[in-house]
Amino acid sequence: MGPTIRDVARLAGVSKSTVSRVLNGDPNVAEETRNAVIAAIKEIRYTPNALARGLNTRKTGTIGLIISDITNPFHAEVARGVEDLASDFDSNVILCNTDGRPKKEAAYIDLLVEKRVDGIIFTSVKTDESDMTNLRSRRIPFVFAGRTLPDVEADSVVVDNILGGFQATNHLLRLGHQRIAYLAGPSHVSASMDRYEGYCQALRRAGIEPDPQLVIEGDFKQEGGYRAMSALLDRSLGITAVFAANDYMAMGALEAIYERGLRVPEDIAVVGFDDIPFARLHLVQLTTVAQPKYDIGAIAARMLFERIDGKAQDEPSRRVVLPPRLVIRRTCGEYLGQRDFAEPNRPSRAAEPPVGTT
Amino acid sequence: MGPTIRDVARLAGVSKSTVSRVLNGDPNVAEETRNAVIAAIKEIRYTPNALARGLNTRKTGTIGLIISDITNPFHAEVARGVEDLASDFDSNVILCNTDGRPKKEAAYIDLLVEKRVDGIIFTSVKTDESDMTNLRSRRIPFVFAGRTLPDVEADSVVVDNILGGFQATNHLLRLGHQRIAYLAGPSHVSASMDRYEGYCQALRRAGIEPDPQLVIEGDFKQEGGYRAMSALLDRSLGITAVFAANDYMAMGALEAIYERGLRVPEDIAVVGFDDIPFARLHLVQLTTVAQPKYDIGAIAARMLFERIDGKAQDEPSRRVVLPPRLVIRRTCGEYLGQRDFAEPNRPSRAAEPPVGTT
DNA sequence: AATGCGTTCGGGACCGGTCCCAGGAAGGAT
DNA sequence: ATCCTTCCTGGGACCGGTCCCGAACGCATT
Repeated sequence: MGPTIRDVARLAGVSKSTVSRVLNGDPNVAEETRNAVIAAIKEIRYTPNALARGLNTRKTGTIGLIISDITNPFHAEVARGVEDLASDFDSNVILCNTDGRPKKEAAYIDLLVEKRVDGIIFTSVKTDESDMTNLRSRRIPFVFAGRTLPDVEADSVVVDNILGGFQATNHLLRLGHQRIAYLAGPSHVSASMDRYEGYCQALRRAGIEPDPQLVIEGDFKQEGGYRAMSALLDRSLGITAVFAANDYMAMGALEAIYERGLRVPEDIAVVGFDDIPFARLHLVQLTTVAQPKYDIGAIAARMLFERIDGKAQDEPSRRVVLPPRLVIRRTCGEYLGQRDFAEPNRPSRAAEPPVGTT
Repeated sequence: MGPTIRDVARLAGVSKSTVSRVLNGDPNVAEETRNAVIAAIKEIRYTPNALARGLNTRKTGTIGLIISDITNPFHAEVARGVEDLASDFDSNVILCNTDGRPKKEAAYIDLLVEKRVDGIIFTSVKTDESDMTNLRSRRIPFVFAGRTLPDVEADSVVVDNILGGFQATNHLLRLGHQRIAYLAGPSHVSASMDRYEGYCQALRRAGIEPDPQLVIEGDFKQEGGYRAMSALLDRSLGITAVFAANDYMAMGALEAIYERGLRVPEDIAVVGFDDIPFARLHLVQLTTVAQPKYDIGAIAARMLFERIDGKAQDEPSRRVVLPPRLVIRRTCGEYLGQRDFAEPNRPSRAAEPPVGTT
């Protein structure tokens, strides 16, 4: 179909080896021949075939991104970080929406292996170690971004969810709240459990024993937050504040609160987690714990490329823990006192300094 | 590295041709040999190499998606539609964020050509025909989703922006508004101009001559909407309603309005365009013109695959125009009267019926 | 003059598949 | 018995590159 390297060679009066050399910037090519080749390339509008090249270099310049749903602003931001960094490394990213379905995820992994991607970034992880054996045996590197699988040995970059939960809860405590509810995510998601852990630590540090009645499970969605908050409100437990496991649930909670004619933050204070764009809205102004979403993606991609380029070939897996950041807006009332973001008690972990981004 | 088709052949005691046959579901293979081959494939965990296959079938099972920014919820939704449909066609999509930069876009096009993608979907289009010649000469099909280039002959799927602008403005008129401002997008974007056209038609139909003073250009972003609305308010032009070219600008407008202590919709009514997720929020409840975002992506992908599969090989380019839908929420006040969504006057276009989706 | 080294280049095997072509076996028709 | 089909299978060219190997040449060294 299109012109091949042979056509260029013929036109330039050289062998295809030589064309290949100038294509790959080999210095051992006479200036004159190089120019002839370049001229020929331009003349017939030659574009190298990445398939053929990838076939024997075993590098495709493509990575896979497995994500639950790109429509989710949190994931979109992570994806953006991944894509930007891939672009810096002259790579492309193949987008895979799994909706959290293990079957779809497994199918995508197979496809990506067929395409011989250089590596994979997992954002949504419902699969277990067994699905990774294929990647392992083919030495296709992969890293987890945002979430981790406890029993899978692999690079990962996550936010410090325990610390985040601690910050959110501590903020509420400082404002004088005592009865603080926790709107949890699904219990099998480590992020939600870690945030809960931070919540408990903050409470205990303030001399308050966590009350199981004040914890209710949701699904990380607005609807779930709405239902959970409504249920909590119905029981009249004397709640004055609520910490939602993510912003979507906080949104649902707000809705439930307003629906009952209660005011935020006067009657009930609300703090979320993630800092998705809507939280910033003038009309919402949600106080929340921000995750460095873009950086999560960018750092994950950077780690992946370090594996791909062989720099970190056989090093043990690394775990980058990024700090969350409490963003104080309106839903908790103004807090102007001294900030206290002391680290919660927990086993010290050797967190490498975050890899720089961009 | 990994096992190849030859390894399978050796183990199964057949030739690689035969293995290839069972791989591709050729019926002319004896049941017995087929089983032997399948067993061998399983035993050595063989995964076909899509690069090698693509090299001579000239099909990669990959399409490119060129988008300005996946972080934008409108684009994310379109992307989701594209990806879902690609998945149905056993294809992958390569995500390309261009931020609207022509250079980045051109670079991505080159990359996608090198990777020999089966086709490309353009969402953001800043480039002109010249950039498409490469695609044309290589017969790589492409379709535009959401936006079009007037002078480029290609398949496209867009929403009827004129009608949408008409609906939004007409809604405001029916509610009794006379001084209606238009917060435009960048003037080189056809979508914004078309919405303006619909705005003018609705006004004229109501016997009102559009007042240039009431039109102000923004950038499709919240910040731009805020500034534009502020400027408008400062001039005290007697505005009672505003139609923003998209929801982001409407958000900015709301902010400007609230900041001045004005009420929505009592003092000023607001209607947007797009219906991005935030518009639905209880706290916002933006009346807006909804675009079938997902369908735009899905239909575009379907059209692309029709070209790829050769079904629509050499047919003239098609243009699918999808209807917008006015979603009445709170920012204009309740409108309970009879709906009148008459088509505005404009050159009749032979709009094919939308291709069905999923 | 013989040797050695560096630069420049061409030849051709190879990456891992697809697919065309030919050939053998089996079975039916003549 | 011969011929023709049909079904199944193997051989090998080919897709479009990369990269190893070795040849040719110029020039300095001994």
